Amino acid sequence: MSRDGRSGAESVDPEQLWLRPAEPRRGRRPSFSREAITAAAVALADAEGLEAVTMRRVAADVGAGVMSLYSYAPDKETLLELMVDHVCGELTVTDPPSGDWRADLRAVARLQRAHMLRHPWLPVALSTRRVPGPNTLAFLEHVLAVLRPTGLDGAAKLEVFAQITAFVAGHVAHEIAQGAVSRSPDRAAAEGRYLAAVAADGCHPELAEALSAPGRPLTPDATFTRFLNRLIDGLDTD
Amino acid sequence: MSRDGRSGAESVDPEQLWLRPAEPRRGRRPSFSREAITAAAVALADAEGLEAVTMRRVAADVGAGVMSLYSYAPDKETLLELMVDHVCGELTVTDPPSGDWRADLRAVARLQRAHMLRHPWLPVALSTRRVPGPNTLAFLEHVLAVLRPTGLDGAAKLEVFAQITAFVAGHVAHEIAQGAVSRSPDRAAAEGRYLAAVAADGCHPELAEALSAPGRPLTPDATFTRFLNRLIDGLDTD
DNA sequence: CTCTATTCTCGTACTGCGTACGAGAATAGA
DNA sequence: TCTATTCTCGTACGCAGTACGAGAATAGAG
Repeated sequence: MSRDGRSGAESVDPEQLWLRPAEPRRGRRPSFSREAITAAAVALADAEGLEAVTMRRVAADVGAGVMSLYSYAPDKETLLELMVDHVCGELTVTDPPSGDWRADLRAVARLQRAHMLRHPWLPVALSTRRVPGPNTLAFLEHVLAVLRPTGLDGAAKLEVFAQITAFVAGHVAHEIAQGAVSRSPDRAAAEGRYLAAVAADGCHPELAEALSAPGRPLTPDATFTRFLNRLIDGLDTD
Repeated sequence: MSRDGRSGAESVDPEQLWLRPAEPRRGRRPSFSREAITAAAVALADAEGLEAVTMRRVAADVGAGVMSLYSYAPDKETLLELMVDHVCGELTVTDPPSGDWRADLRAVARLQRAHMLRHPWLPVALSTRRVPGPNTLAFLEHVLAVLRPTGLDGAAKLEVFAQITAFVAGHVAHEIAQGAVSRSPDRAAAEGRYLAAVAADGCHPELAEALSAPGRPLTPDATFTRFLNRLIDGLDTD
């Protein structure tokens, strides 16, 4: 266990984790499964947020003792990894790329956005580096196929994938937080009063003006589309 | 305490937190200061990562009892909020906008990137919604001034600020994670072997090709600039 | 059928976290 | 000097992740 300290990205050995078809034909038969445990953890995160996902809660939901989970995942960090890849299984795309790679890429990003809105914990879970599991790789495979007509080299394509994903995650995280604030009237009111007070102090003329002339309210959807188009339209200007 | 559960964004009342010049002229004189405590927490996060920032460690570093911290911040979440705004004090920009808002915006983003690389915990800390403190607001004020020539309305300018910040955070988070992996030879090797194994299974032709024809290696710096330009160059195409 | 090696289950227990509580110390005005 | 106020911090509680190891279940060997 090499605690380097500086970053929390103590990720898991991918070979140990993903390249195990399992073959132990001796000893006690497993009572649970990695699948079931992961699914329970995902359901919990969907329903009550990531911080509700504790080993005790997951074990209880699945009907196991706490320590039994450790037969299926070496630690909680790994369970998170499994959760991320598990939900990536929903990202299956059946139709092949159309040839219009811009349109395809837009569709990919929209798919990712819907996906992350359905699993609001995903942007947070993705904010630390993950090793791609099989489902993630299947999706990546599709995105690479979409990018084929661009003629970009391998590293560049991977980079585009990472950037698009990061962009969508960032946007959705913001979108969720914004929604959570405006859904709580007292919090929204408090924030409004605070910003109004700051704007009234005379030291923030630009902010004061921005708040007094807000313009038409922006829907998250429109904003997402707009920024996404900017990003994608610029993609072949190298 | 309204635990809504679904999101971890239980933020703090901004009026209570930021609009307090402090005036208690009675009672025991404080032995420490919010400043000092926040600075200690920041130093700790810089040196050993965010997960090293515990109330006990911060208290020890500052020479206080653990519970004394709670006279300066109501809880740890708030301390994080203070840390974020504290480091935003480094973002002071003295020169006024040049008038070339694209160039100014690029400079802003580069400043943010350097800032986040100096405080690698910042992207993570920013991934949950924060109420802007005074230093953050001062920087926002500058960015709004930069955006004045665009003629965008208030909401749109704020949106641009949020997007640029999210973009930089996403990029830097990726950059840091990537760097951490490649700085550890065994981990990089394990990941390489894993991906090679996946590429060799025949089910991932695109990935196989991308890995076999990587092209010239991309420096984070160049990639950042490229994507940033794409984002900014698209900004007036509404 | 029994023995043994193997694998999984899970109660107990340890460490470390955030923080509620409240007794005591320091200070300012009456 | 007294009292109200404010800050300090030792103790303690509940919950987190998980190390340990005893016991239960299973598969092949004899």
